[in-house]
Amino acid sequence: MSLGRPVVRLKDIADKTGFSVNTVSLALRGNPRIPEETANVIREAARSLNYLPNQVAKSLVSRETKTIGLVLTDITNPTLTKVAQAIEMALAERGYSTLFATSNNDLEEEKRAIAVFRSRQVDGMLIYPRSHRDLDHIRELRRANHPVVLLVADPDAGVDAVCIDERRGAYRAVRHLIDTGHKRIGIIDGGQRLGNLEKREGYVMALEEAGLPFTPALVVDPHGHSVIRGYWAMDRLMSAPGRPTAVFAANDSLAIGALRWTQKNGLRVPEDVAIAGFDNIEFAEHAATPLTSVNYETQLVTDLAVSRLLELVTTDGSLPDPRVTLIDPELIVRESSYRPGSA
Amino acid sequence: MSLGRPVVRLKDIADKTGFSVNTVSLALRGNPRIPEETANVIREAARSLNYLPNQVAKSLVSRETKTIGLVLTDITNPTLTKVAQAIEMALAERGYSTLFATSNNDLEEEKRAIAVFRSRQVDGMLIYPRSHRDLDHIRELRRANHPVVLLVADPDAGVDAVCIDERRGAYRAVRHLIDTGHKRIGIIDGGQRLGNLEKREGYVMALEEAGLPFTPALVVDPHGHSVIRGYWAMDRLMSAPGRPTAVFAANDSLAIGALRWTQKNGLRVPEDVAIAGFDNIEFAEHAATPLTSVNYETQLVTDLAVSRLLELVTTDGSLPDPRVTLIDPELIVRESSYRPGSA
DNA sequence: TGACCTTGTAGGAACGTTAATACTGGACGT
DNA sequence: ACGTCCAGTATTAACGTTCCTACAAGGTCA
Repeated sequence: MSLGRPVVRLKDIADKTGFSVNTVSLALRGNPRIPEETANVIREAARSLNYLPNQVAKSLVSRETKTIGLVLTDITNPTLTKVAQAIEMALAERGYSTLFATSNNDLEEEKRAIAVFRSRQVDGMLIYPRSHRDLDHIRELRRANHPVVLLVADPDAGVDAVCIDERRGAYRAVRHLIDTGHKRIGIIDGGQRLGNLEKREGYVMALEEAGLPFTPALVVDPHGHSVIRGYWAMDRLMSAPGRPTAVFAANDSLAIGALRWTQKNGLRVPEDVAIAGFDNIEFAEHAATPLTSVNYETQLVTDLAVSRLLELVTTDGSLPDPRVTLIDPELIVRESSYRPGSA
Repeated sequence: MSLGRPVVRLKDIADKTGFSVNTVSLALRGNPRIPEETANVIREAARSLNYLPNQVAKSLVSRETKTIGLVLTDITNPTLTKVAQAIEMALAERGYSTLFATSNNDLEEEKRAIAVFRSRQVDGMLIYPRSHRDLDHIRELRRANHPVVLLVADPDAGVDAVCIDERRGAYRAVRHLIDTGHKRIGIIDGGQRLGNLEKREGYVMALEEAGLPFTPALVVDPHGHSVIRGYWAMDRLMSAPGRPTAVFAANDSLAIGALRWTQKNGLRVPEDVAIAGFDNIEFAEHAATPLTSVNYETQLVTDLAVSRLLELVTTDGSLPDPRVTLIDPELIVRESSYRPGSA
């Protein structure tokens, strides 16, 4: 296959100006050894030939690609999306490009994506692991001195990470429900399947602290994270005897699905059931009943993650000890859980 | 900066097995000239050394990077997000990686992103241009024989494109509103600023066809595409004298904002105002009043776009004449515009 | 027997860049 | 006048692959 498009190289500028390739290279990079006059001639020639440096060749010799690999589980999740965008911007600002791959929540695909990135010589990776509990391949990566920062993790992951403290966020939401008088609180959370149990732990923590019993029947796995799955899970929660009077959903899509269920079934929110979500997406505030939700600054997470990663990338020799940064989210209380003057 | 991580090259496998670099390269690529026995020895050595081919070096000689650049305007838009994900998957399936960049709806940033991609020797690009009307830089790209496929375009763009027919989609929505008896129909659309007037054209087309007058006061630019902007625009539409009885919003976020306005102001939907949106996002179906919306298969668009791009990428010599593929979307009618038995 | 293939392997150049080193010719000092 | 230094430029060797060609050893054939 021939590209058919003209490729302008340093050589072409050299031929045109009569200088050597090396002089051209130095001049274009603004090396002080090249006098201003010469540099101008060369820059002018470069411009007229429409020269663009070949990053691939540059990478081969410099051994850095100025590229970061971003592994996401599933970009349909609006939260991950915001994160991806923010990361791309933060990296672009610092002269890095973003390669991205989705693992579809599959461990093998995650490993494949990492291998592709390695083969492409990315300078570092940001990873949303499929699960907190399957990090061996990532720890191995780090052991081989590859800069990696996770965007979800436990404090003891053994790998650098910057992420929001989901346990604490869930705790705050459930604690709030308890504080507003609820005793039977349901949770819609698919953590079990994904090996991410943080939110469930926060839920249990809040219950225990308040001396409330943990009731397995109040825990429903929605088998997904979309609105319909939330609707379905809410139906299960509310159809069984001993209905909860409040429900915490692991994300806002699920919460909106739950909210929708109450609408269809003629229940008032928050009077009949209170609902709280997680992530505080745009639609949360503007839902039929504005949704109480756990909120955090995406940009804060991504900025810290990117800074840390670039810190690792620019480290000489061995990587420093891993550092996990957990960001404490806040709860935004809206009508779905508490209406001034009502219960 | 030294990477500090061991890099295994063909040379290392050669040293270990006693064969030459060339033989190792041929063996690993399964060349038939290398006998099975030799190949096994080499493969075994490669595995034990944990060899991963260096794509950068490979790209330098093969002059292809197996990388596609994707330029998005703004990944916050849930629609673009779905598109990005689908594209990444379609490309990964065919052995291509996706580099991505966001232009933030800024022409200069768009140009910068394209230059970065060129410098990185991407094999082709998929672009959401900031505007349909500013395509000169992209046409120039194509003239230089760079494979490009746009994801938004006019039929006469002069560049390959695969996209949904927004004009037709808008037409369908407005036509439906007219068919259900509405005579004063508002439109919330920020096309003016972005140079994307397709939806507005479809709106006008439907009015003209029905012999209805075009009223400038019924056209509002929301100055954004978020829920709040839709709320704001709806407020403007409904505050002026000569309120519309139906509103078409250029996307579902805006439509949900409009819907929210009706809720807050005690109007019934669709009895007092009918509302229709565009994109049929997940939240449309599950909104307080399920939202009528223009729908299309994201995957169809992306599959066609990716196929076309790879067709261009693998073309020898000059690119074929540009081809624009418009996909006709369908209208999903829900309660927000029509309730069986009501007006 | 020797010309000619075939099979397995090796050697060198190339891809476009940067880094390290080498060469020029003039200015300067003594 | 002669060595020294320096500014400006050129030469060469990398980086890790792949492609093209070379070549030795053995087999086939007349």
